[in-house]
Amino acid sequence: AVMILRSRFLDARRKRRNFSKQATEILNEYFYSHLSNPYPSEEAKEELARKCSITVSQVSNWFGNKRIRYKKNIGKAQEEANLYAAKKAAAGNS
Amino acid sequence: GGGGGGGGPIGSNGHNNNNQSSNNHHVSVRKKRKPYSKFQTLELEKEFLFNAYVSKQKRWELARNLNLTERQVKIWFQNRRMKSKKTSQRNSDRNK
DNA sequence: GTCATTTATCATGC
DNA sequence: GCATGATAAATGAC
Repeated sequence: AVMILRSRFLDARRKRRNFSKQATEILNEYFYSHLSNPYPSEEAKEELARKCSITVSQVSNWFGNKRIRYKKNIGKAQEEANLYAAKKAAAGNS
Repeated sequence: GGGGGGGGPIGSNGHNNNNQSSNNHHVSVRKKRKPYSKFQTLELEKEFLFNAYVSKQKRWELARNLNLTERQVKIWFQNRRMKSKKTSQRNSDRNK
């Protein structure tokens, strides 16, 4: 009985919390560095999860949302977010 | 092992050469996901308590009683089993 | 059948 | 008021 009630309330685990700015930075760097194939392997997901201090499922959710929302924004301010690519280019140069 | 995606994967930066607009054969008339009603979900959940796997006969009855296709019922149970697995994994990880 | 995924919708954060 | 993370339908690979 308690379990049922609890499960219905735990379904409100949609109570989300934003990721840290650092975590978002790491995820975005990976995403824009692999725009031609933004599908991290299971291994890559685990490493990202570890670096960002989040779960693998959360990494999968983030990439799922990122991919479709990026696709919906092509031609808009999303191009501006390609500064991550420029940032990476600047990092590998001196 | 799992497979690829369902619709249009992101390949090279947003350039899709789909013959879709110029080809009217049977282009994928994919989806528009619509949430099920409370009643539909409740009945499906009720059946899931008895069986995580539904027989063909039961699937036909559910589809008929809930105004869903048999395919929708089949998919619902598949997704529900995945959800169940994910939930149990969470409870398993909760010991630290 | 499983399972990563796409897509729309939900619920919250700010 | 949208941005964002998580979930609910729907597809496809294997």
